Amino acid sequence: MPKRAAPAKRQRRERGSLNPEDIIQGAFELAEVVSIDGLSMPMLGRHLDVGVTSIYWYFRKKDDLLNAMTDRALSRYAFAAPFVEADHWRETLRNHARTMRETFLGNPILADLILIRSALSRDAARQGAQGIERAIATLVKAGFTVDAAFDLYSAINLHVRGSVVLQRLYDKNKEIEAGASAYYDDITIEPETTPLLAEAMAKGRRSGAPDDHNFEYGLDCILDHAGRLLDPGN
Amino acid sequence: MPKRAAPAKRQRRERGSLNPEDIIQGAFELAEVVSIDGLSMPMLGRHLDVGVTSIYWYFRKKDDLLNAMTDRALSRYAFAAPFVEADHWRETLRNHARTMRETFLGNPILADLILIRSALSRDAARQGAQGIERAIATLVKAGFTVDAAFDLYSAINLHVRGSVVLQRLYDKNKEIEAGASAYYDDITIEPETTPLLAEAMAKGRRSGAPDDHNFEYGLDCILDHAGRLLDPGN
DNA sequence: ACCTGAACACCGTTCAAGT
DNA sequence: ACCTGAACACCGTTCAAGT
Repeated sequence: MPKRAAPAKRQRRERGSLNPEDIIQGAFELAEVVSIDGLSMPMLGRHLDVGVTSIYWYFRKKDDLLNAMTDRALSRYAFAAPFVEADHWRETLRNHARTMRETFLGNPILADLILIRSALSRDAARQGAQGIERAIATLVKAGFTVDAAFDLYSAINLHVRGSVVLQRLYDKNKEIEAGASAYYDDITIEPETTPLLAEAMAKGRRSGAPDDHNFEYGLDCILDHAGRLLDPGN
Repeated sequence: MPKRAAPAKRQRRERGSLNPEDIIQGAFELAEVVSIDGLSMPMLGRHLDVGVTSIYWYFRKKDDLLNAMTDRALSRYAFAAPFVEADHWRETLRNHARTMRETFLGNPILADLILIRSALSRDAARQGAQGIERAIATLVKAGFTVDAAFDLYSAINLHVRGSVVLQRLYDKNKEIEAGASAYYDDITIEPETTPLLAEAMAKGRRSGAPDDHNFEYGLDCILDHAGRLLDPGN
C-alpha cells in the first residue's frame, strides 16, 4: 500500500562530497531544463540529491549562486566569442557583432545571466574592459580617433545587447503564451485599417520583431556611419 | 497588553464596493511604490483593504491583472507619445524616438509592463499597428518606398526599445546593488591595463552604458542611413 | 568543518463556504 | 452575485542541531 511517496529519505551525504563547483555545475544542468527564471533552491537540492540547506553553506544567498554562475558563464563566453581581427575593420566589427549575437541567441542561459541579470564581478568587468580595449586599439589602428572608436564600439555593443535582450524577452513571453486565451495569438494585421503595414508584411517583413533582418539593418547603419567618418569622400 | 497586532480584522466589504477599475487603480498606486516586480496579490489586498481572494473574483490570475494594467498603461502611453508630424521627416522621426524614450524612462512601470513583460491584447496590438501605419504613411509621403519606410521605422522602434530596456535593467540591478559587497561597486578602469578606455572615459564617456549620448549616436546612424537612401547625392 | 530537517514568512491560487 | 478565511503547494532563508 504505497503511502503517497514518502519524502524519499535521502542517505546522509559524507563530509567532503559537496563542493561549490558541483553546485554550480548542477545549477547549469537544471537551468538548461527550467531556465534561469525557473531555477529554485529546493529544486536544485533535489537535483543534486542534497538537503536544500546544504547549498546555503557554500552560497549564503541564491544571489551569490547566480553571481557565481554568471562568472563562469562569462569566462566561457569570452572564450567562445573573442575579438578576431579580419582584413578590414568593417569585417572585424561585423563578425564580432554577429558572433556575439549568435552566442547569446544560442544560449539563453548566458543571455539571462549576463544581459538581463547582469551583475558582473569586478574580475569579470576587468576582463570585459580588456576586450573593449583591444577592439578600440584595432579601430584606432584603422584610423579612428580614440573617441570615435569608443563611440563606434559602444554603438555596436548596445545594438547587439539591445537586439538580443528584446528577442529573449519576446521568446520568454511566447513560451508563457501557451495558456493565454485572447493574448498574443498572433498580431492581427488587417489590410483595411493598415494597408501599408499589410503590404510590407506580405513580403516577409516582421513588424517590430527583433529578427535577423532588423539586426543587420541596424548594424549597417552603424558601420556606414563609421565608414563615412573615416572616409568622407565615399 | 498588545497581542502582536492581531490580524487587523477588516470589516466585511459591502456587495458592490469592489470593481475591476479600482483594483487596477490600486495596483498602479502600489506598483508606484514597490515596482511591478514587487507587486504581490496579498499586498494589493491589504492596500485595497480587501481580502486577497476577493481580487480573484475579478482577475482569475495575477497575469490577468497585469494584462489589464498593460492595456491601461498602453492607452495612456499612446496618448502621451503620439506620432507628431514636424516640417521634415527627419525631425518627425527624431522627435518621435526621443519622446517615446523619455516617456518610458520617466515611467518605469510603463517600461516594465509594455517593454519587458510585453503581453499585448489584440486590441492594443491593433492600436499599435495603426500608429505604425501613420508613421509609415508619413515616410512614404516624404519619398520612401513602403519597404524602406517599414525598415526605417522598425529600426528606430527597435533602437528605442533596446535602449530603454537595457537602461531599465541596468537601473533595476543597481537598486539591488545596495547590499552587494564585492559586486559592481563601480567599474574599475585601470589606465595601466586599459589606457585607451581610460582616455575616452576621462572625457565623460560611459563605457557600455545605455545613456543619452549613445542613444543619440545610434539614432543619428539610422537617420543618416535613411537620408542617403532618399538623397544619394548628400 | 560540513551536512541536515524543522520552521518561518512569504507567494499564487483553490475551495467551500458565508451574505 | 459578490466577498471571505482556511488551506495548499511552493519559495528563500534561518536556526539549532547532528556527525
